[in-house]
Amino acid sequence: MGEDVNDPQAEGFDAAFQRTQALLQGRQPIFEAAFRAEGALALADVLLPVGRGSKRGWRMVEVKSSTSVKDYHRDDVAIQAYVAHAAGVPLTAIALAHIDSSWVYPGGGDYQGLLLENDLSDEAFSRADEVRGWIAGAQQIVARQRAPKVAVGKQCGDPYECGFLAHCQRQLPAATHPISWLPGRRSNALQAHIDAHKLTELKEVPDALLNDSQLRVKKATVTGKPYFDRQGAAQALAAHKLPAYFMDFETIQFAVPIWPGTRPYQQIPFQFSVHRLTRTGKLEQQAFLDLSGNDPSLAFAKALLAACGERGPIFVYNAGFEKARITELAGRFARLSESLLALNERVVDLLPVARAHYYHPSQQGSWSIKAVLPALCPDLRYGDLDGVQDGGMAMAAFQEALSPTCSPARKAEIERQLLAYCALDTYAMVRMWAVFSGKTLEENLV
DNA sequence: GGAATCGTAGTAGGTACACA
DNA sequence: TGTGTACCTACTACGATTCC
Repeated sequence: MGEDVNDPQAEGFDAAFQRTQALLQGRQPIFEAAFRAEGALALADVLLPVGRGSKRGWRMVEVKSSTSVKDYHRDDVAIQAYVAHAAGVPLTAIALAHIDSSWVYPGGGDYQGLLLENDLSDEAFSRADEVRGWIAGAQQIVARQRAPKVAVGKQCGDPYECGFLAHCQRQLPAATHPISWLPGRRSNALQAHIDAHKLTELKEVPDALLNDSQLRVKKATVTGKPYFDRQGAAQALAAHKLPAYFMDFETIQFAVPIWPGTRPYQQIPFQFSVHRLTRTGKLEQQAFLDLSGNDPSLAFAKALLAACGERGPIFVYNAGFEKARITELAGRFARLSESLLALNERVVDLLPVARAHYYHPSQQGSWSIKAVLPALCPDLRYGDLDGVQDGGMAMAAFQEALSPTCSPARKAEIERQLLAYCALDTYAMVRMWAVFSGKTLEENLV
């Protein structure tokens, strides 16, 4: 067993430094060790004792929840190594451990193989001068008591959002229709023009530099008039006859898998909603939600097959997501594989139809269903939902419901919120289908 | 005829955006 | 935090054209 310095932010940095110094006299692994030197501080995830006698030292391991080594991890490790060295810690090696997303949890609490270690000792130790420069630069800024003159840009949010971003953005004039609403990638020529002329407003961008969808966004935004190619949308959907199904999944993912046979960050479906629209215009809904805490995958797959029937298009929004989940379920459950893959053959994506044939200025450059729905069906609002209002909140609510500390009353509340959210997603697709198809849901649709 | 240039097509890699 | 798809760019290969 190792020694834990405790959460340094909770116990106070001074106490953490002192406890780290005391633990460094021993030979037990140390977690959350804290160092300071030359006006900088560092917190090491794990310190492991290595060597004997005069060769005694410590090996540092930084543990990251990502699935690969990122450049900013390398910078992080270089800083940790520098501060630890400067603080007098005899560091012999430093490694970065990250999650292996191809590893499958065998169960029984056996997590051997979850983490992959990369030795970055040579690289980290060779960057001492660079790190010294970073620290000196930061200290100069603090000493001057004046913010550096750096334009707001990509570096402000990548890899993490800067704590001063809101402050810096307040200094900029607010655009009425910002260029950031342009969808997709900007060509080099477009970006060069924007930079050269310091453009902020969409209306200032020359049409000739925009692709089709960017041009559509600009025109709708500047004129305030929605774009709707009714004929094109109806044509795109005409081939898909009723009865039709409208399907949406909610999934959960764990960096550290809890169910045997699953991988880190694997999207595991725990809930679906399916609306069925018959030829006579009758609308029915079926739902599945498993809050038992057991792996919901098999029950989910069986219930989905029962809900989707044998024939008829299955409309989804952004089909890649649901189809990938179905393919994964087919891979896990051989007996259901053929039936599940047959569902994928019936899937029809509404996202490309929306992208190609509809745009409302309120979408602000996005065709996410959360952006399209308020424009297309103003009476349907995700904001009116109680609690869960998007996929991320659904995931968090599901995790809360699985927690042993979640009360039965709270679990029931979460269940109600999840069912309402997922049902709205599929009902939204029904309404979207009706608008694009030029149908009214009250009519006999035969 | 050979070299240089241009346009097109295919491919690989990176990025943005959709979903959770 | 992940994955999948679409789009853009850069690169390469190839054929057609132009020039010497």
